[in-house]
Amino acid sequence: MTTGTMRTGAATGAAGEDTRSRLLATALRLFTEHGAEGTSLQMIADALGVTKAAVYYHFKTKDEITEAVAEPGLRELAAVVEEAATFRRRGARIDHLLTGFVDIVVRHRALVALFSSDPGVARAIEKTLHGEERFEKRLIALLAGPEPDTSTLVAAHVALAGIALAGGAPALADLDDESLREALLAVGRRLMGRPRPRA
Amino acid sequence: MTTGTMRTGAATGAAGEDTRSRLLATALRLFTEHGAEGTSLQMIADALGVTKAAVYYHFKTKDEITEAVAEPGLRELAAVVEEAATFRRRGARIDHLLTGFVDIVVRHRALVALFSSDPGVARAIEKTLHGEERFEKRLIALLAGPEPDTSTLVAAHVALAGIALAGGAPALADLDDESLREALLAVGRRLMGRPRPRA
DNA sequence: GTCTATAAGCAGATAGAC
DNA sequence: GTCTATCTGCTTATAGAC
Repeated sequence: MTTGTMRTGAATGAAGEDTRSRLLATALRLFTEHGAEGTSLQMIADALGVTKAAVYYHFKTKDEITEAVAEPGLRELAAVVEEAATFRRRGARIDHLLTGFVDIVVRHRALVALFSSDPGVARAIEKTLHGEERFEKRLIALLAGPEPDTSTLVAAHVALAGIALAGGAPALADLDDESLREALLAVGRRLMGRPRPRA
Repeated sequence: MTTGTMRTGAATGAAGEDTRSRLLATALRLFTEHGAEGTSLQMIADALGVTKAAVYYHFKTKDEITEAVAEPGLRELAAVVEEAATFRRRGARIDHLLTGFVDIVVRHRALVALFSSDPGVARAIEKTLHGEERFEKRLIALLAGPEPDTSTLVAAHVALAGIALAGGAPALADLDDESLREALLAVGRRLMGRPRPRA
């Protein structure tokens, strides 16, 4: 209430929220095209049709933009890892992990590939997750199990990196979500030695 | 001969060649740590213990450094693709492709992961390969075959990206070449539906 | 919420001494 | 082959008008 600067009545700045969302979507696209360090605030501002100063109204630093871009996928990933850790049987744990991971990859496409392979993004989100250990390590550990042999460990690495990058691959961008999800889950299960689900 | 500036007698500037090699090795390390765009000439110079101007004596531009870093792996990759394309039977083609690709990944470790995922490197080498089509496309095409179904296409993408990134993963850096090679080849074959070679 | 204007610093790159 | 010194342009970031 008070004497705010709202102009649309109910919501707290619909135009502002929209600009922020557009900004994050634009930043994600540019990050995947040029890398996080290869993307300047000027490029983001130009793509949005605003000035750099307008961008700074929404985010105090460039790192803050990088964190905000990564945050949704990161949170969902954390939730899947936590859930998977509660399963006692190794098979069920792998199944839950693969299903959840593939689902996140498919819904966010380029995002997971981005923070699997972009050092700039990795550095920015490390500050966000200062307390909590690296996700990748936990994912690998849950997927490969305790004291894994070499081939299982390597398979887990190939599965995670491969699924993340394939999900964001431009050549597969035309695939609809359901087809991509099924295919990625199938290769993940094959890699980790899980039986195929029946049709 | 003439009145050159050689000081070591036989070779054409041993110290210079050594600096050039050290420069490329240092650049590769920094590129994988910070990304190509995230690595400045100042960082490279500092790591070498020389000034930026000394770096410019060896390479005219930063792009030239990027290309020179990628070149050895790129050439070997091109050779493997050409060889694989000569096989008539699809199984033999896949076998040759996987064996050759894994071998390059293992011997260069971080390199293949770098130009699989770094947009800065990808852009720089596109200028080098202006005539020849994108490697990745040809690799995928040879691996998945003509008119592949969705699951085969996705499997090929996961295999290439996964093998490249797993090969450069810090967590697997301690594995000796032979163990890594065997494990990567095994997962690649499993993904592409090839039978296991007998022990 | 977006603008203009500007500061301070670092980027890639070059000239010329040694 | 490496150095010092320098240039230009772009980077992140801030101050203050509208």
